[in-house]
Amino acid sequence: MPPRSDRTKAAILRAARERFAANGYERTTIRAVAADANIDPSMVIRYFATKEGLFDAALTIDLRLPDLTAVPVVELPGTLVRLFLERWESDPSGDTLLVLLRSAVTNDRAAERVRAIFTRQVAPTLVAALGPQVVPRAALVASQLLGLALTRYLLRLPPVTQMTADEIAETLAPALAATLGLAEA
Amino acid sequence: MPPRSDRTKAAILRAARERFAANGYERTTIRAVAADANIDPSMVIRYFATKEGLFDAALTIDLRLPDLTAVPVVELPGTLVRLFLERWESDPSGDTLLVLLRSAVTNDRAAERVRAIFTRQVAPTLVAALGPQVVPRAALVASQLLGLALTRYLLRLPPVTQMTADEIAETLAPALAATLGLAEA
DNA sequence: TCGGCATGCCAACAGCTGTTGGCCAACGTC
DNA sequence: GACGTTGGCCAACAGCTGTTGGCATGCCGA
Repeated sequence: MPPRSDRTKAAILRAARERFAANGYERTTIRAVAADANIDPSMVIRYFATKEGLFDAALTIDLRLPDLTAVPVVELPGTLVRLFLERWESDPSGDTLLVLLRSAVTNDRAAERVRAIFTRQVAPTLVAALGPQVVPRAALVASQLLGLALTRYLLRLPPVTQMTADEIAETLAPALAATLGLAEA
Repeated sequence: MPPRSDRTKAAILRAARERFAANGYERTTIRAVAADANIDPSMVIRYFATKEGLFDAALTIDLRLPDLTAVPVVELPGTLVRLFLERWESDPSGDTLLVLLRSAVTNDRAAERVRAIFTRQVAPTLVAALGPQVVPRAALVASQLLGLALTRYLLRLPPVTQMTADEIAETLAPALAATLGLAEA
């Protein structure tokens, strides 16, 4: 049977993710997380040893990218954008992606996580679909998609926030196709 | 004649920009800035009233975008990328852009600055060159370029950092053309 | 030459931070 | 039913933070 403390740990993690997502690493205080989880600050330390430990535990991410080899190459760019926006807008694991991006800009530990996600999840998926020479172009695709997340969810740049996911996908798909070097049909 | 304090103020601003760029807003302490500038922490408060005041003063930005109406439309996307990378890699006013982007992710005041730079500097320049209907597409261009800065200078994603500015410009130019809806020649 | 103002430093404040150790109650096992 | 173990809280610590007020020193105008 699972230890009784699991519920508390989960509550702490949930609160931590929310706080980290809303305020970033530095402005998130253990006291605030503890208050959100209705427990004592010392419990956070007991379970996660340190603030950095809590942070590490809070941003375990698996993009669960599907196999893209079945997707026709022409439809690939559009699929990528839609997949990306979907992960961000209906995230099952809370605001984990938001946490990660927000923190990665000031915290090198988080930045390393982002790099790892690219090399271990994004790049392999694209390589499987398009071949190994695509890696540099895949990195630029990642940069374009991260830029989208940046302007839409973090900076909230009005024209970008006002567009629907579909409008964005339609406009951006040809751009990603160009970046990947896919000739038009 | 300029007051004697101008040198001190300038030293404070220089130190502040470096610190803000390296560590972001929260992790930058007035004491550290003062130490870098070889003066007392209280002087910073005297001249800039508050930490936020110092921050505001530290990120006054003018992109000085040239008039792009003279540039042939085919060359416009490449010109944009090159201009952007040049601003970042040989910035006359220090690491101001780095400060801004790094802080804008966690600090809403800084984010507002970024939005203002888009609406008051970037958007008008592109509207002048391509017409008013281009605004939403221009925002997506901005998002792609900011994504480039994000991955190259902040997250330091290896494939992106390893490419030369020219390689990036060549690969990304068709993508921007597609985003802007410019038909190929 | 003298007075006032600008420039600078020192010392201290109040508040918040992450973290620690000790204490109490509830639980499961023998 | 006693007992060790687990889950939890309380109080306090040491350190750092932004900010303030007072005091010295130099400069400049009269």
